[in-house]
Amino acid sequence: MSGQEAFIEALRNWMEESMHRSMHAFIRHNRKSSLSLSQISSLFRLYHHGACPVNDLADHLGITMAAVSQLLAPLEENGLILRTEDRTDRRVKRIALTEKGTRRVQESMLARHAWLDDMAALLTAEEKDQILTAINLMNKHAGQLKEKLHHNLEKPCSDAEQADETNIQA
Amino acid sequence: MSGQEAFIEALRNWMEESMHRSMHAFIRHNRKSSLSLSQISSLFRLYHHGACPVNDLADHLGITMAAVSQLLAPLEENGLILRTEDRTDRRVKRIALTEKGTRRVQESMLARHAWLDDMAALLTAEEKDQILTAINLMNKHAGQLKEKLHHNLEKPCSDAEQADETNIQA
DNA sequence: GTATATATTTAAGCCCGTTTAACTATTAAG
DNA sequence: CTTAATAGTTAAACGGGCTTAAATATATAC
Repeated sequence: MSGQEAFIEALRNWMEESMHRSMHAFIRHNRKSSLSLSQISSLFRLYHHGACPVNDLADHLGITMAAVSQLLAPLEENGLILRTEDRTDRRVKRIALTEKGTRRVQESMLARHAWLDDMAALLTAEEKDQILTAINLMNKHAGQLKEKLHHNLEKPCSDAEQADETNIQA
Repeated sequence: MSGQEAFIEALRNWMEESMHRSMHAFIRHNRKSSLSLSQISSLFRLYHHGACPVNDLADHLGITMAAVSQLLAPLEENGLILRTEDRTDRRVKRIALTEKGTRRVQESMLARHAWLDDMAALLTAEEKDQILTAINLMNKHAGQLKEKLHHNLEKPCSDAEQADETNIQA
């Protein structure tokens, strides 16, 4: 196995392990929160990408605008989001997280990643330093990736297309 | 901010960023696969923890055994899982992934982590080395964490409890 | 043996997220 | 001004995932 493959494999293993841990907390957390998966996803989308029109959320989730409009209603009632008019085009409504909504997202993130604290407790200071620099490197490059994808907007949701053949009735 | 906090914060940032990317691919992948979230979760559970009775899956997902029994039916029809009798206790059925089911899980993992390849392409060989050792460290300690949790089975699903107050009607 | 408990399945019914279709409001095009 | 297109909301209907309840089969206790 080349160094290339060893690297990407170790990275994948780590991602899968951490995804699995976080997803377990995530799913059980969801079940108690009375928020649907699409509602949670919308909140996270708004958190990571900032305010956007209903249109964008629908595209992102792969559902109709009507569905998004409906799932936003209870979020607005509970003060998690705000629907404000766009001044340049009064047809569109900018959906934005409120402070309360932001807090809710952050709480959810903490719950999902609680196990990281347990792992951190197992590490020596030296190991933490080593990991910290590596993490900072990855964070930096992940940020570059974001900008890059922002440039070529021509291929939205390419990740969805390549998964077509995984349909069960095949 | 102490080194401790800087470390755990960088780790959290990285986890959140990567979770967000992977989840997007995951949700859209799901929507096309005609598999429910619980079905996907069951397949992943079987992949990570090996064959287990219906009982375990129900506990893990937080739903009834009846629900699990029903969601397993189409998975069995499509040859993704196998229901075999436990020889020591013939009441229980051991649910196991088939080879096809294993492949399906691995494909799903690849789709979720496709963006890692894009990031890896941005890294120099030196950076990869540095990250690789850090990742290996974390993989090692995450494994220790798994054994540790296996020892004190007395607190199953503690991650679910601590998220109670995030209920929306509060 | 009888009786109770456990593991699973089946069927009926409910709830909720989504789609479709109809409607309003605003912008762009002719 | 009229027409067509876009952004969003609302209401009705559909479908699927889950629960409850009942049934089967096996194991344990007395």
